Amino acid sequence: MTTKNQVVSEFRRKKILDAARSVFARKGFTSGIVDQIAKEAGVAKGTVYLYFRSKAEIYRAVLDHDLEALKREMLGRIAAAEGLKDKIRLFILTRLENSEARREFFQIMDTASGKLSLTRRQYRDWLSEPVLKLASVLDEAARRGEIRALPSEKTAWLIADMTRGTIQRRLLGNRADSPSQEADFLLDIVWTALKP
Amino acid sequence: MTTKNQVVSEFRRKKILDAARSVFARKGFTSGIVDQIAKEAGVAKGTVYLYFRSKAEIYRAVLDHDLEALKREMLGRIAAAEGLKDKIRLFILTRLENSEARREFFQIMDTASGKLSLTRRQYRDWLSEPVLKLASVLDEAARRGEIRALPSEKTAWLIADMTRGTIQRRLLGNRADSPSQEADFLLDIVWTALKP
Amino acid sequence: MTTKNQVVSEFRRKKILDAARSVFARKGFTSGIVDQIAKEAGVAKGTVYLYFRSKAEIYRAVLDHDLEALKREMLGRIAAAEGLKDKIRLFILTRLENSEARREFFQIMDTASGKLSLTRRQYRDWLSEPVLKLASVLDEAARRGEIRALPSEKTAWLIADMTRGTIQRRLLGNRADSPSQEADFLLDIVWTALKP
Amino acid sequence: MTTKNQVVSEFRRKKILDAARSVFARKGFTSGIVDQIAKEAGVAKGTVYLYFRSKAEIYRAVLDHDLEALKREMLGRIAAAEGLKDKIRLFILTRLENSEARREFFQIMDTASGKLSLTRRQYRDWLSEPVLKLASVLDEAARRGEIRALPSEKTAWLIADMTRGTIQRRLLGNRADSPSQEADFLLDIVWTALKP
DNA sequence: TATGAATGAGAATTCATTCAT
DNA sequence: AATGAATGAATTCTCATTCAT
Repeated sequence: MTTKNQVVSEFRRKKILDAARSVFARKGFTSGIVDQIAKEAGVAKGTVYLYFRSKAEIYRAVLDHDLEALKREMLGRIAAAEGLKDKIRLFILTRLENSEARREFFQIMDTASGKLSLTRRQYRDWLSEPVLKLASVLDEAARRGEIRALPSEKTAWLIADMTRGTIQRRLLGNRADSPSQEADFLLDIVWTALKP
Repeated sequence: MTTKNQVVSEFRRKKILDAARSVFARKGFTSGIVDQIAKEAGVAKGTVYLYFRSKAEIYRAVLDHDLEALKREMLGRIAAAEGLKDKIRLFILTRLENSEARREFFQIMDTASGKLSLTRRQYRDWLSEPVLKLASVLDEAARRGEIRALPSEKTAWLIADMTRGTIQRRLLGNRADSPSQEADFLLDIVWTALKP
Repeated sequence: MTTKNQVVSEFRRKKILDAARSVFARKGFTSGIVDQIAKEAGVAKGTVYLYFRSKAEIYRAVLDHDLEALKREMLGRIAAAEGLKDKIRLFILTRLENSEARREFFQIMDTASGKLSLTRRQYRDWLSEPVLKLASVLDEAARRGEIRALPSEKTAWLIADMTRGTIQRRLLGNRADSPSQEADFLLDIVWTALKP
Repeated sequence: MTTKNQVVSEFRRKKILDAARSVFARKGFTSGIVDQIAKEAGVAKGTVYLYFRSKAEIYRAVLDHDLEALKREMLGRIAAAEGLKDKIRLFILTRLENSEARREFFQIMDTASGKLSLTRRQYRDWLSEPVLKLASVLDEAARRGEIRALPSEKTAWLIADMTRGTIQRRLLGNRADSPSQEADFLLDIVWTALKP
């Protein structure tokens, strides 16, 4: 019973989050939105407040959930990859592919609100785990002489920056190449820059 | 007389814009802002509407003005610089320095609302002129064999991306190095990646 | 349940309309009125906007409702009356009595704003059905030789004009006679004018 | 000198009143109008306040001026006319003709504001002098046995009511007949009603 | 006297959140 | 738990009036 209720509850929570992601992607964190989220989730407005304390909490929950998923995936794929070059490639490619599959979420990232100025920082914070992981990979490689010595954290962030810029250009319509081609191009640049 | 009035008028307009930039940077585009702008500009609310038709128009005016100024400066410094390497360096450095001096403006760019979602695109549009200029410089250099052949526009955007990321990290507090040092680091990466 | 809610809803709507009628009558369409309506209806300002989309819509709803009611009553009583003389008398008397019972509504008619200048025309439009009905009654009577031949529509409007003028004078305080006496006086004038 | 100034002053005052009449006729006493009046009068907004203490005062001045003129004309023509029938005819005709020539003014009367609820009453007050004059004419005629005995004031008001209604219908577009024809029709009705 | 820029008290409307059912 | 009607603080914008020049 409790279990069944929990299932229903979890199901409804997910429905609200999905609706919220879609609405936030379209409208940003602006006003007149809770109504919309409720409608798209197929529940009453009051119900939304049974699952989340406030609009801001919904917003955070969307980001948390999606960033968490993205992070997990990136870390997993980097760990699985063999060799530095491939790890970098997957760091880049995972986000690029993700941005295709979850365009809505990336659009949210791109219209981050001022009221919740956590966001940009939050984003960095969440991203920082994979980036730091990448940095440590770079460090090791440098120690092995596989690449030249560079401030690894800075370098890792720059790779993240280029990836993000590329994603944004793609969201704005610039989608001539496939994610994989884009990743290869980025990798070429990065790899050349890192070579000893 | 007319001249004097014009001076006063221009002065007040600037005051409002300055206040607006500051307030937008702090609060984003949402919430009770017009009141605040008026107060910080030291004029009555009605006066604001004497100079701008709406809140959105103020916002646009701030962006237009600042982006225009930045663009002009970048183009000027790139043109003045001698040699490819220096041109790239100034492309990067101009933005970095600007982001220090006009931190508020860059914070606006970073808190752009969804309602005026022109912003992100607008931003790209404005930036695209300097970026394309940089791309053409790269093209020429490649033709001269000074650097290797690469899709110049993409490459130029990547340089812009890294610059932006660096700026954002600095805005979030990461300011261990000076703008000039940051620029040198970026230039090192870029230059290594471009060498024939 | 639904039924009960509907009842409550209808009740509240009526309360708002009643308050609105009263406020409009006192203040016209201009100035801080929504606040007032909400207060007098005993609901919050937001609630008013739950039932009506805008101030203008409230205004229209009041007029529509009251004009419709008045029209229905006039047509009913005219139809029920036996003989031309009595029909005319009731055409006049219904409005006179109504203007006593619903003084507020008639005051609205009298303070109609320029912004909603539909009003005067609207008023005519609504009134025109009973007037035209009266005109057709006059036509028949003329055909039967009961009264002399006259442009019936014009004549009917004149009867309406005198009634309106009388009502207005009464609203301004001239209430020496009873509605019934006023109607009799008007009827005397009209009837004398119509006799063959 | 003083004289010249007075002339200029009077001239400007008239210009403002003319502009005001035109604007009020179009928009009623609603808001956003002082600017308009100033512009149409060809003076600065501040100047308007040199000649009139407030918007309401302008409004009253327009009405006063025009009603005064109308009254004078009516009284003059009634006095000049020979015989009761002609006096009544001119009472009616003067207003009808006036409403053609000064349509703007009559349109103002028709969009009377609620804020200045003086208006309707004011209108009655001003009109009352000619109406009372007409009433006294009716009284004399009744004493002479020329018409039957009736409450003369009431009767005179009814004549005014019918005239007003006719004017309004004409303002709303119903202008099949000439003012003179309309007056004749009204006179026919009235005269028949009054005959001994 | 004339100007028109400046003022600021309102006005209508929206929407996140609460709460009775 | 779920609903959705009710709330009212907050927000943008208007415009009659004032005042320095």
